[in-house]
Amino acid sequence: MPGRTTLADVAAAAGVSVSTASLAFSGAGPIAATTRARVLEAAGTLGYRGPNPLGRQLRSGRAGIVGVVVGDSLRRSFRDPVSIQLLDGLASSIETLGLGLLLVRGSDEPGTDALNPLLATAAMDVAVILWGATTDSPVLAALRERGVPLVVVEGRVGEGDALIRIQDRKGMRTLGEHLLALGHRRIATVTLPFDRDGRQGPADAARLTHVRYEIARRRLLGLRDAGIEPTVVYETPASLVELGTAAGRELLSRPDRPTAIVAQSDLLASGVLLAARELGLAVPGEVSVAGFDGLDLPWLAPDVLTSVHQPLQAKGELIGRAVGDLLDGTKPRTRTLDVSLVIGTTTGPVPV
Amino acid sequence: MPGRTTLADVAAAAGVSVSTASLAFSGAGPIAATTRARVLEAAGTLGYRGPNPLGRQLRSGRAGIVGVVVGDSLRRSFRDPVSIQLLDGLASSIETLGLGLLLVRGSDEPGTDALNPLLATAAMDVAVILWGATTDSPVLAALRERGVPLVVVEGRVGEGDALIRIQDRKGMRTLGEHLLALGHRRIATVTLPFDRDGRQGPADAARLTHVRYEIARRRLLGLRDAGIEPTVVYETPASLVELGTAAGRELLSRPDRPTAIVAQSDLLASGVLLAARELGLAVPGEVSVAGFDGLDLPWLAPDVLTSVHQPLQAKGELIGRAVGDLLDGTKPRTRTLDVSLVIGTTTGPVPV
DNA sequence: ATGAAAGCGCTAACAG
DNA sequence: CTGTTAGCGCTTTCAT
Repeated sequence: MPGRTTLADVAAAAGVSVSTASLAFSGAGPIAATTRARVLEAAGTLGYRGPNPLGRQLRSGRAGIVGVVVGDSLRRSFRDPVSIQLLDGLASSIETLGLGLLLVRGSDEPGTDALNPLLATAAMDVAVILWGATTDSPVLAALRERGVPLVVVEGRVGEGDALIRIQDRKGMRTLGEHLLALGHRRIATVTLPFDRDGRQGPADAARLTHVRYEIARRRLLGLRDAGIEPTVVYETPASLVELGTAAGRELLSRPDRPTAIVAQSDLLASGVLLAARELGLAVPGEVSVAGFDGLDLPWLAPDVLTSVHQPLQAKGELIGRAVGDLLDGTKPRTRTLDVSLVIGTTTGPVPV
Repeated sequence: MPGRTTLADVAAAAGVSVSTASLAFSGAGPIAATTRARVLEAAGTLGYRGPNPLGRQLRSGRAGIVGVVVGDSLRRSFRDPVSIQLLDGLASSIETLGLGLLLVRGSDEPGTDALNPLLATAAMDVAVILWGATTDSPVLAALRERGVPLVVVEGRVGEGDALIRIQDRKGMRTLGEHLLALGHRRIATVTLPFDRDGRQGPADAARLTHVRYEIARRRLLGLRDAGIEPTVVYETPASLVELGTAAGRELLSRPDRPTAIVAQSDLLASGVLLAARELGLAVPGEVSVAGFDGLDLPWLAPDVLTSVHQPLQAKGELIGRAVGDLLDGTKPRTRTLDVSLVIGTTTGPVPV
């Protein structure tokens, strides 16, 4: 039965007290090299593999774990390269802090509102809500109830939560101005979800007043800031290429075809681009297409998407930093990352 | 300071003993409904959010956590839809067991051999090695050292470890026979990595004796079982579309062009298919292409890849089952899942 | 049905 | 530099 020997056994075997043995392992205190060696040797012969994390955790009051809450289905969450890159950066910064990353799905069963019981029971020192927390999110409520400090990414926060976000409003504005400068006036936009209800299609005025997800809301506002009133706001239920294609097909088959389409993500924009190709429309000759995120999408070759680039790696690291702050007791704050417009081959002057 | 009230406080407030209060929450024992209500009420007024998991964990000796070890970089691991789907199935079955999923990268820094320290220190009741454990893997060694029970997916195991795998050898054999029946004789194959050393290109005889990853080895053997001696064995360092394209370009530009190419994954096969299109070769008119995994790849339309389908969801669930067994003390065993050849539009009779 | 008592394995004061 | 002492918060016999 491995793992059954305890620090007490080792201490006894080495002929020292338990606390001394503890020091031999943690190094957090003065200890004679010889004693230390003796303890380590005793540990070796007894097959002791170092302090049991559970004991340490209870004693220190820390689990050494950061809960990362993603959507209901990992499959859906991680079909998006944006999530993956973010998680990658996050994992490395969490590990740097010596913490573990507990992956938690928000709801128990996809589609249901049943909360994942882990949110209420799993040990975690901090939680990161990775995507689209709305203020009234039950996930947030459950975690707040437990008093778990929160880092929210691209959402809305309460007092005491840390928020990480990018300047997407400004980025969208810059993109909008780019299109205006190219002479475009009939501009449509394909958006990320407004809400969790899975709606797809053009949004009417009523719907436009219910944009609960911050990302979609801010990116829409950015276009308005540039002075653009989209001819159509086409809402999608997720950032997926095929949904972009569906949107593109519909928008580009209309009589009042837009001369430019701005998508709120690169995957959606890619779909729009594919739809344009499918319909035999020249890009950017007949229609310009732009996205958001700045993904590397080699399969769009020879096209390179005009896109607002966000620093995903840096974002992941910043989240890690926020986690560290929360653990240190440093006052949580909002950190905003800059974005930059990178012009590719998919936007050009308005057709005459 | 939330979370500071303990069960003892609640018990005191309710005028019962700590043990009774414990029963009120766990329900694991006889307790009068009225007492229970009293305890719960006291908890409510005190703002007690239920038992602290850390205390429970120490007492029960269980962390309630399954460590899932993936490659060094999440970004790389999760660019593969196969990993994602597997992880999704796994997450849901782990949650069903009431356990948390601790995501652990194998090495600390990509490329380095430096082990992630979490492997040695993080609390976990079981570990799942998600991909390609070789017998001498330092990851395995570290976990075994700690006495953490192991579930290995598609690798080689030691005594006492559970192993989950699919019948890929048989699947490949079936695929090989399909191609032979179509008249193909000049068949090349594009493989998954043999080792962690990142090699790319045709493998010579010496290299072929050093296939350390089980997946590549077994899938190669499957072809041999069908009686196929590949004209070229092209090794790739990862399952990525672009690597398949590179392989395809090279294989299809040769004077002794194969009439069929079998890739060990669908992503690689997709790349090969794109390369064929790029070179203006008709598929399957001039070259047949087949893969492995059975992914849904709509962007290959109108083509549908001929592929050996593996039940990824079921695999995830089976891993969950194995985790449960290990925790129950049930003797670990090897579980093998069946696969099935699904013929698409990319394989056809050998050109005359 | 409830309570008292005994730790789970470790660490951190505090003495010595 | 080392040992003593006292818990971290909880669960679980075992009595009552």
